Amino acid sequence: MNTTLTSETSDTVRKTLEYVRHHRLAKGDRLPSERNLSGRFGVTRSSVREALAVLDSMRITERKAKSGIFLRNMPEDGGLDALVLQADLGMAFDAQLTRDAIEARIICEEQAFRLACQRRTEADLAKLSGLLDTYAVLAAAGRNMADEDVEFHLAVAAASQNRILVRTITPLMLMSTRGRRRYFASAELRQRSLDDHRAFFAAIEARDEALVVKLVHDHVHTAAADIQALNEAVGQDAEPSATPT
Amino acid sequence: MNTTLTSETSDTVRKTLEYVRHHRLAKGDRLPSERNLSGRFGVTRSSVREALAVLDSMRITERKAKSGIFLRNMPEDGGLDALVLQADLGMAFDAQLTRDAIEARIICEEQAFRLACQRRTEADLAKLSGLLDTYAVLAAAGRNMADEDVEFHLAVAAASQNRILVRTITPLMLMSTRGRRRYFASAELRQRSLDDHRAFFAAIEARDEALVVKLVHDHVHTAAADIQALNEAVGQDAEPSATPT
DNA sequence: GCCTTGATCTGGTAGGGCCAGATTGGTAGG
DNA sequence: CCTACCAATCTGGCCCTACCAGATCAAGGC
Repeated sequence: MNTTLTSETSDTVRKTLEYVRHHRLAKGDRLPSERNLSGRFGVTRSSVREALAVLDSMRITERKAKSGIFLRNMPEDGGLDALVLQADLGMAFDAQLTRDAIEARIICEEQAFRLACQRRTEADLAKLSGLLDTYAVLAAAGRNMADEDVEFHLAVAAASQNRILVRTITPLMLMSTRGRRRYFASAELRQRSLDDHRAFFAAIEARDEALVVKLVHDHVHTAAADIQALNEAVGQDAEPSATPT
Repeated sequence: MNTTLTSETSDTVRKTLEYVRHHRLAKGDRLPSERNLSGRFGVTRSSVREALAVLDSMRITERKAKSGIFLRNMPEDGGLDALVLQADLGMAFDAQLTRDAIEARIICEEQAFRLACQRRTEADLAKLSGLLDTYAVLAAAGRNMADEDVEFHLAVAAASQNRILVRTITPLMLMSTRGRRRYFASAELRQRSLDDHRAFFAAIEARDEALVVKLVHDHVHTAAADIQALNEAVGQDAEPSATPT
């Protein structure tokens, strides 16, 4: 969903992060040498170096010349893209970081949705309406609507006509993709989500800013709580202490 | 200030983006082949590939296997990191994107500063106070406080105790680094900025949420206007139509 | 003018090699 | 026993060549 690198490079990025997770490496820990990783993953050193260049640019790793590859303190140093990547790989965040993400998302989406009320065009409404239709179909069919959920929220953000806001909200949404996937396994939650989105659409169409702000607040909070409950029920698919750094 | 890649790779990233800017490439345009860039920049194809891996991960370029390297539609596809990188290189954004950035920054900082009022610790206040001191010294000495400005804002964001919010605001601040540099060349603006920051500190210390929200709003708006005026006066150091995509 | 076809170009990947600084383990000296 | 020093080794930074197979494109045949 995310990076569109060559399969090899992105594979190596994944493998490297999986290595980090599996070996429970923490901030400042040293990774195996490039040559070692190369042999370990069955790829050339060139490929490893490309992957490391990406991880470096995301401030996940730091390569000290002639010394080694070290892990950074990701939640602090890394950008949100790094957190999205980690979330994709099933690395768990500590509880506080999860709460922070929810809070940040509410802040950004409240305002984006509010601006969408003011600025939405007919084309925006049509787009949202279309998404809502497929959303309903998928919900009825018992299909997973995680991607469509993200798409809907980003479409609303786009209706705010603020491209920066869209790019700000995107990682905040993608950080919770994994949890969202589990979420939609429940028929009850699928229905609730559909209802919520219909309410969003109605409020935006009616330009009811106060309502939409309240809806965002409630929706994100309850959805987050539901996901949290699911995580605890399933027992978290990621190692608890795998949270990097 | 940003990426901490090996000098070679980050150089090649810069050179590549400079090539894009210089040749006024737009979305969908094709870049020279890896071998060509390699010769052009005087580095190995390996180095070019590392740089391209980074650019790919930022969704600035897209490498189509056995076909070529193409430019993406950055403001849409790329993350905020990509925009920061472009801003660093002096690529101009279109006016709307600039307005969007200001709006997004106000949204995030208003809430971050508000939360800072609620949650700031004594340590946070001490940190801010210290920054304010050096800020005053620099202002008096006529030095450029662009970096310290960013640091102050991020320290306030950190006082919100929300690490995600910090990471969200960071690129929004860094996007305007270049303009900020010019801004602090004026003694009058240095003084105004110092006054603003002192007001921020006082409001946060007093936990005056309403005031701090107002201050953020005014500060960002007027500062942005001043920077805008400077840009127009200087005639923009970036080619007007260099805005990529 | 259209289609086929073959030379050419392109990115993807492998693998080897050299450099110079960082590391480290062992050794000599106190 | 501890310290100081030194050389073998390891590591990241770069460079270079080679091969593959699909994409591209121009020349040639219809």
